[in-house]
Amino acid sequence: MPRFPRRALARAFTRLTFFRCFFRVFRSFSRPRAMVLLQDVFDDLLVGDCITHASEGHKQRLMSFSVRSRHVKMPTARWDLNSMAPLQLEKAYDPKAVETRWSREWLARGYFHASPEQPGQPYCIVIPPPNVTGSLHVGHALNHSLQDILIRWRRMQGRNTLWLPGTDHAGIATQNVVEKQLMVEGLSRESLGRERFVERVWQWKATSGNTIVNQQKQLGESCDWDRLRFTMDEGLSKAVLEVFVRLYEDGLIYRGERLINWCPRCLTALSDIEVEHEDVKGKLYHIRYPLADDPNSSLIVATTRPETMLGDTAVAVHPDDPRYRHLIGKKVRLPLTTREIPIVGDSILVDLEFGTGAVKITPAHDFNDYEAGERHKLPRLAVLDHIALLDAAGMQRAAVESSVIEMLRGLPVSKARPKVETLLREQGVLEKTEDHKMAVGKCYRCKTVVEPYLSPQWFVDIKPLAEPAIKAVEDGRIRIIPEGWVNNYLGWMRDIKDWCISRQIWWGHQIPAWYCLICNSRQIITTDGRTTILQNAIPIVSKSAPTRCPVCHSQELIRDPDVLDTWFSSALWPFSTLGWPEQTQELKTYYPTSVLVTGLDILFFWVARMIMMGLKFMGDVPFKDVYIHALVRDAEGQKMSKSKGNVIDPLHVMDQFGTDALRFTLASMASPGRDIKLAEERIEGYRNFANKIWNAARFALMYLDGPRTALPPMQRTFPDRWILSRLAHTIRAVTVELESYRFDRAATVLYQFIWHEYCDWYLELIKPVLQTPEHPDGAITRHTLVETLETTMRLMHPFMPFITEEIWQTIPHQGDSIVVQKYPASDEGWSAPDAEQHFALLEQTVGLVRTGRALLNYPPGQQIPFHVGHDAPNRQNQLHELQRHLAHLSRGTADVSPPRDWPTARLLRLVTEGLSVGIIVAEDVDLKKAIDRLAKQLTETDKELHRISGKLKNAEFVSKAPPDVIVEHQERVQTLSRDRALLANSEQQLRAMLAT
RNA sequence: GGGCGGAUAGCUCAGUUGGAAGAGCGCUGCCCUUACAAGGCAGAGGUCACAGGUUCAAUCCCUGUUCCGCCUACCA
Repeated sequence: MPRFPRRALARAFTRLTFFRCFFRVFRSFSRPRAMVLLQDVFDDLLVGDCITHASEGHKQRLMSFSVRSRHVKMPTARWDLNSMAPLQLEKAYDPKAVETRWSREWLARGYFHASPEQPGQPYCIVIPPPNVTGSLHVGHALNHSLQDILIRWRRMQGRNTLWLPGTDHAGIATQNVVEKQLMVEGLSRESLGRERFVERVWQWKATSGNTIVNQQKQLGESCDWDRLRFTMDEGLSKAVLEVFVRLYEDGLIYRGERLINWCPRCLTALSDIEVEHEDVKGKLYHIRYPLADDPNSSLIVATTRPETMLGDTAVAVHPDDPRYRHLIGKKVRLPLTTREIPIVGDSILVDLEFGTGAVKITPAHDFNDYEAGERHKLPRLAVLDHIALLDAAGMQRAAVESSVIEMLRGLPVSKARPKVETLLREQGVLEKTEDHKMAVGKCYRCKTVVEPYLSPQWFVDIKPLAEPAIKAVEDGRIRIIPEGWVNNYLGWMRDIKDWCISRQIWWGHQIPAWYCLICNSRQIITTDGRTTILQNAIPIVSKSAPTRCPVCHSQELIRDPDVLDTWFSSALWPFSTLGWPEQTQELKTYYPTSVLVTGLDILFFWVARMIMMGLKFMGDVPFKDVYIHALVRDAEGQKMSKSKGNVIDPLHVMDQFGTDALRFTLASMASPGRDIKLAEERIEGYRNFANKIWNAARFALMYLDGPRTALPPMQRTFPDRWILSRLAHTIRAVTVELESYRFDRAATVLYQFIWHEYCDWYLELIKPVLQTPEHPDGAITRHTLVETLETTMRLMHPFMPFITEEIWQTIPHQGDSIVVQKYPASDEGWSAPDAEQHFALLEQTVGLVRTGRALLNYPPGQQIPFHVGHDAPNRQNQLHELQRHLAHLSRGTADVSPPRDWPTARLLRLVTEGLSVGIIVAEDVDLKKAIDRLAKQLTETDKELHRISGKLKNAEFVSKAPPDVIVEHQERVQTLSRDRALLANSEQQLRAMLAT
């Protein structure tokens, strides 16, 4: 390409771009500033091609500007025409600066600090404590946003509000994290020793523990941070001791050897609900057990875990099974061992229909077998050790053949199973294998396969605690919202099993039990450095360490090494955080708390246990409402997980779109009983909403100069009366929805009001008044503008705290901060049904004119003359009253007159529900669109007429339907028929025009 | 195996004491309109999963079916 044309082209393009750019900037600046810039610009242009002054980056920006500004979303920037660099954003809301400033300011002013002395009915929420070393994920963001909405709302309503924050110590999870760190350093918790290890965890807590708290503050959470609690704080630990000792003294805590869920990686017991079940493909092995007294006969058992057969201590058949009934009491020879085991009859364990009808019993490795073993007084032989490896000593005790022991010792289950399969096949006792679907339990923390493991543990006898907790929900002292979960809760509670509360880890509340080494010499065994305290050891349970044994007075005591399940301390959260066991003022004021907001996943882990403990130790429910919200999933409905890489980081989102946008998104999607599929586009949409609010406020500020006069609503202008009426309606709706925890509906109502009533219509309606200096209605309108905007900001504040504070501060207001203002209450004096009726007509008319304008391809800016008229005389009068607004909003000149008086030539008539609009058709207009539209409406009208008149012709309908429904149908037929006639007429005229 | 929930516009979801189907996003057309292009205006788009039943009338109530989630459970 020759050199010259290329440069000339570039120059021309640059100038074009430049002027566009300039035009925008000019508009956004004040006049004097713009004039200076104007001068600079022309200077630049005179000197030469402006692009020669720009860097490469600026050039690109300039080039893209002209293209993108039309089609592509981009931030609206102000441009400094001297440097060609973008200036600060101002036309658009910039959340970052605002959020940082206000979250700091609110804390500094102590607005969130609660005190029992404060007036007002108490309203208290305790936060579900997140893991102290964790970080904020989007589930927290949802959970906390909803709580903050409730708290800010109630605070503004004048309640004595306490939102109590805190974290829990997350025993297993936190210990795992620190152990991993140690591993990197080549250390282990054993090499460090208990004391130094625990110290290490505290250090880790000190460095990482503030992360989540700071993130919460960033979300704008209005917690009373002065009352931040941690489950291992001194006070809370005291509560744990108190509860443990009292439950023990009441006989509700016991120690015993049971089969428990054991994580062979975490090396600790887990409670039933800490085990996640997962379906896996497995095999069902059919194994032949020969009868001891008749080796030619045999019994075939089916199992999914053949390696555990080494620990079998019986075979069960159904006592009613004719196939095997006669064998009960006889013995079988257990393959691969030298043992013989009995055949027992058990109707609970055995299902006649399943497998072979004969079941092997391995009491040390299966929960059902354990119970069957109890029933038949069978020995328990464990063949797996604590890390789930085949245990040589155990196998010896189980009389496994020594060659087999040698082959299997020290192998994990996964490797031992095929070996056992081979051995059984070699011996000819493996009858067959078949594919089988089964569920395996996995550790909820590390996903390792959990083994049923026989060991001495501490348990809570849960039934006596569960009963009152069931009753509290049944009789409504606790409401669960949505109600659908009530049955879930009750079902689980009625079938609850004793709670294993001991964990074989070091991080947590160590169990306050000691053992006398003298009295328990036979019960305390140390092998390979592992001390085992057998189930018959007698504990001394005490809040403080005993100095000597109360029986033998020995001073040789050791403390139980186990710690308590983290949920044991979390269960006390609603009262331990308020000072219990001390009878503090806080406890008296704020207990029971008002509501607990949580996800379904911890209904049993936590909520149920809080209810039980609250009732037991406080004699009252811990909260009146339990609001259960949805789980947050990704846009495809997948559960978010780090491994899938589909995690939405709330902090990233907040950074990108603003905290208010995220909060509003989550609130608007919190529909009951449905999971939230979160997509970034939604958040972006609400970012736009925030910007809309911002600009509405900018608009108001532009026109607030001048006097403002307060008048009673009745004496204000039509737009004012209408918006006040709508605002009153919105206030009522938001309040009602919040009272029933319908955050989604409250959010929708607010969105609808602010965008589609306040911005789309009200601000447009009052523009002529505001933009006319010395307008007679100016002072009243300005007053209403401020009044409604200020009220709306308060109404909105719990949902979008930052932007509402920022705006509220800039508009006329009274008070220091919106945080502590009164929440709007619905004012009946604001309701104006007549104004709303007028508005409906206005909206319908303007809509019709705009449709006509679009049909005739008149550009939005072009002023057009049009006629409006209505069948009903009172409506016709209303149109007269609205004439000014009609003209303004339709951008034209409005002639209000009966349609029969309108010109018949060159007029597009649109009709709906008795309302007619006529628009002058210019000479060169393409009428096709308009005709199509009329034809379509005619078809639809005919269809509807046919349908309704059909109903009216139906004798049964007329005789049985309520009279008002019939009248309504008749009226509709009349209106539609009239519309139809006018439409047909209009279409004809247009077609005639087309023909000429 | 048991229980619960869901199926409504291209997508995400509201809604209905049973009596003319709604929003947001996306899409199409016009428009840089003195708050906002992160915008305005106007549109297109739905057999309310399927099959029966109750009713003058069903997207809504009842029954069954299919599909999808979740919870729960010891079928070895």
